[in-house]
Amino acid sequence: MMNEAQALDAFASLSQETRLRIVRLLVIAGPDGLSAGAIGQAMDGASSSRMSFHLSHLEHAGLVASRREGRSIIYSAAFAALADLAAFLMRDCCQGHPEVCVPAVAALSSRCRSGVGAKRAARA
Amino acid sequence: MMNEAQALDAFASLSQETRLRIVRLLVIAGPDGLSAGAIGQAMDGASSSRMSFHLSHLEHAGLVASRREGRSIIYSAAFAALADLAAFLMRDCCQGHPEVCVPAVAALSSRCRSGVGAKRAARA
DNA sequence: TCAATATTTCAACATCAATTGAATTATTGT
DNA sequence: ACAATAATTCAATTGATGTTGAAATATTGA
Repeated sequence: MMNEAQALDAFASLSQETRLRIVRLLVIAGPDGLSAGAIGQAMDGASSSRMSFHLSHLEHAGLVASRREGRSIIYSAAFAALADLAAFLMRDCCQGHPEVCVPAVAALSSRCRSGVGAKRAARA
Repeated sequence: MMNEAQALDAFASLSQETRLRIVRLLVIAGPDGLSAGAIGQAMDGASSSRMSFHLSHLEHAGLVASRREGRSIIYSAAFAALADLAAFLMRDCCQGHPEVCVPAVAALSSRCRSGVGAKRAARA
C-alpha cells in the first residue's frame, strides 16, 4: 500500500507535462508497452536525453517499468502503482460522509465498463 | 471533466509535502472544513504566510475551496475535483485490457465500504 | 571487429518553486 | 476609533527541476 513519500514522488512525476503524457500514452498502450524511441517520437520528437531523463524519473517513482528487448528498452505503465495512487488520494474520504466519497468511486467505475462483470478478473 | 492542464496543476499541488498533508487533512475533516489557522497548527505550526502560499496554490488548482466566516477563512476539500483527478489517471486504461484496470477500481471501491448500498447518495 | 542503432550519463545553464520576515488588508469587540 | 486577531501580499533569498548538447555504453548485423 502506498505511503506518503511514494505518493509525493508519484505526484511530482505526474506534474510534468511530458511525463504525464508518457504515462497516459503507456496506459493506453497497455501491458506490452513501447520502446523509449517510440515514446520519444510520440512526444513530438523529443531528444533522447530528455526522454531518458523523464523515463528514469517515472521509473524511479514506480509509475513505469522497463525491460530490455534487443537494442531497445521497452517501457510500460505500472498499473498497480497508478491504482494505488488513486486509492491514496481518496483514502479516509468516507469518515462519516459517504455522500461525498461515493460519487468519486462511481465516476471512476463508469470509466471502466468491463468492471460490471469482471469480478473474476479482479480476483486474479 | 478534467483536462490535461488542470491535471498538471493538481498534480503539481499534490507533489508538495505540506500541500499533500493539507489535502488529506481536509479530506478527513469532511465538507465542514477547517480554518487556515487550524490547518497551520496541524502542520506543526507553520507560519501564516507559508500556509497562505500553499492554500492559495491548492485553491488555484481547484483542489480546495474557501469561504470567509468571521475573521477566519475556512478551507475544505474539493471532493469532486479529487474524484475527477483519480478518474483522469485511469482514463482509457481498459482499451482491450480490462484485467489491468479492474483491480484498480476494486482497490478504490474497497476503501469506501459505504459504496455498496449508496446508489441513492451517488445520484444526488 | 567495425559501423550503425538505441539509449543513458554528465556538466552547464536557465527556470521555476518554497521559505522567510516585514508590511498590509479585513473583521470583530470594546 | 482603537487594539487585537486572522489571513494575505510582497520582495529577497535559497534550493530544486528541466533542457541542451556532447560523450559514453550496450546491442545487433555485416
